[in-house]
Amino acid sequence: MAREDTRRPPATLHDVAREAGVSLATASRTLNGSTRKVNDEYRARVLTAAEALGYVPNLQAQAVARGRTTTVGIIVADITDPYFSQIAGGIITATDAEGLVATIGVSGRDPEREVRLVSALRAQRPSGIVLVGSRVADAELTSRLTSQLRDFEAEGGHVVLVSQAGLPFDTIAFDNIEGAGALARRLADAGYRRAVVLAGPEELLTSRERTQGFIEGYAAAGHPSPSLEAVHSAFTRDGGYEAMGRLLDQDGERPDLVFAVNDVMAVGAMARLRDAGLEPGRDVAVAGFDDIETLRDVSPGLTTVRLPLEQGGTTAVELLVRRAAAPSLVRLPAEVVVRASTPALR
Amino acid sequence: MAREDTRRPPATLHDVAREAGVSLATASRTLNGSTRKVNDEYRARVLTAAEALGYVPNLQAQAVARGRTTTVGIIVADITDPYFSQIAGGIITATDAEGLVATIGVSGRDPEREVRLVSALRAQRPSGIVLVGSRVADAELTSRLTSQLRDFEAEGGHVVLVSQAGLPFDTIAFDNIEGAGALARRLADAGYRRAVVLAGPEELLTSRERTQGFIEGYAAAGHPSPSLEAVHSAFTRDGGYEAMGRLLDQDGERPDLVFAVNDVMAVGAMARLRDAGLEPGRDVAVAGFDDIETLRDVSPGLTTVRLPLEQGGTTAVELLVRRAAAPSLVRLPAEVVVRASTPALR
DNA sequence: TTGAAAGCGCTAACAT
DNA sequence: ATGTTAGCGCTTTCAA
Repeated sequence: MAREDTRRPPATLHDVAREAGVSLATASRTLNGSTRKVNDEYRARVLTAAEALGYVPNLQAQAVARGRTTTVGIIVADITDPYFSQIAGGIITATDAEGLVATIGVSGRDPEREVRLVSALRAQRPSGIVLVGSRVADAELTSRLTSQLRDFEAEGGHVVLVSQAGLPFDTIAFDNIEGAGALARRLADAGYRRAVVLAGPEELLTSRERTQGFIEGYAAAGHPSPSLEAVHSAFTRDGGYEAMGRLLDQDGERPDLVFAVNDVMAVGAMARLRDAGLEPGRDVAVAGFDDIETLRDVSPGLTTVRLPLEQGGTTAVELLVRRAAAPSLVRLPAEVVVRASTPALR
Repeated sequence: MAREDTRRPPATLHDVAREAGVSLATASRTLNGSTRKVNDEYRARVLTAAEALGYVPNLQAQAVARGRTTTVGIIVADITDPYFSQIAGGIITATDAEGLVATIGVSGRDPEREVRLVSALRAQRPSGIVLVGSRVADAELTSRLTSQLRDFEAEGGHVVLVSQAGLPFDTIAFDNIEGAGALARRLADAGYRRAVVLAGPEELLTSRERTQGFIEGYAAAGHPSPSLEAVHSAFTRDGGYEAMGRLLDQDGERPDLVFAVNDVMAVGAMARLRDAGLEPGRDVAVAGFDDIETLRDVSPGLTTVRLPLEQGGTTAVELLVRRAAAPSLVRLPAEVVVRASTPALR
């Protein structure tokens, strides 16, 4: 009810203690102390005083005094990309269910920047860092990143990766290879024989896994495709659009199926097809990966591989809180979802 | 290059000073102090020592000592919703361009929870809080929120709202009324006469503004629509789907145009139309609002009103940093984008 | 149980 | 220009 018209610094524990007529220590103990050992009389007075003064504990000061924080740092490539926002959503929900505060940094898909962000986040002395996003196949970068993260863990921090297995940290990995493989088998069985992969960036491990899984799946279905090409581009909508364009410009037989390594790219590819006067799903089948929620209503419905994105986020926080002794690896399953963009050919 | 195999606490300024053979103050000054006034000789030694020890300043300690933080708190309703993720993207980009750290909380569209989040964020003593999302028409809630925010400002914090004007804080407001009005005029001119508004939640001010603007626009175009109904539902994809369903179940003449107060709802409505065997854009025209990037490739292309979402985020941070004396209001313009989902009828 | 006091890592007067 | 030192808000021994 009170209106503060004057600029007054926040109430401190000290203020509360004075107002309640107890010592600093007692105030601290009733307001935070784990094992309750404060006289009910005093306890009540402190609580009342805190309420009256609108006391809000200073987390920073607590952190300094305790030597540890309740902060979790998140690093994503692009919060605007639904893949990341869904994972981030899971992380944020889980963190504040745990009473932790989430801090977020965006790397803009720049691995250099990602390394710098880790260092910047470390300044916050978070209890943990969750790094979301595909690793790249670059030994030097990986080593710099790993070294930053190891330093952080040596200081008592905890690192969880949501990406590929392989680095010596707790990791949540989606079943990219298996998912893409299962998708390929389904589509091969549906009669598609001239498939092309819109493979994303060459160095990105996620791209590679999905591409590889798809090609292997085709082979496993008894249709090894010597002609199965992989066209590289950015991992974005524009990347899909542009790669599809290059594909259409090529001579030779038109593919009957285009597998984009993520949904956003698939949508870009569909747009490009339409710009060329072709109807996705009829003239060329299209499939994606991720099953992004926002894209579930595109028409024709996009065949894709569903990933439990949000669950990946919450699981990451679980690992963070659990702090297992040895780096653990959690694999999250992928599930093929066939929709109208890849009608059966027979 | 060094591998930390042993758990060793992070290097402190003290460690660096000792290693460099200088005083704490000198180390502090070279590593942080604004006006440089340190001997190059010493400076170099400190820098070397810091590098060697892998020193990362402790922001929390700095904050306590300085009495202010470099943290900005963000509160959004749902990071998974592209509307919010785009604004959040703008905020995060801008904050770390300013060397600030962004902390994020998600309210899940629950105004109660939003108030609690403000209080929780305050514990971090951020230099500012950015609250993203529509206000609701509920005096009691608004008053509790306002009171929390006023307390925060009384303590020296800075609040920026990205939503409706009206509260006594710096505000970024999108031109909802004008945008919806312009859209209505365009569509009235295109020949649509039986429009219905999928209006979202009744209490949400954003819904109200867009609905009101649309209705006024129709009237301004010389087609006051006594029959212009507003169907309420959730502000989500499912809300749009469900509201569209109710509309189809009604007796009477089918509308020739459905205006959903946001793109996500519009997509839901389109899905519902298709489930009913109707083709959006041909049997019933559909328009949305926001021009969400991820949805720009839906087919038929969704007519909508473009909002500079990301710019809203960056502008919010500008206001935060500038800290104008009086609460300022920045209006961001909306722009009608006509696409294939609302073909001209004549 | 309670309180006094010594830190936590860092900054910012204040001397030198 | 450099160093000493008293805090910042809080926690946590250690006595009482």
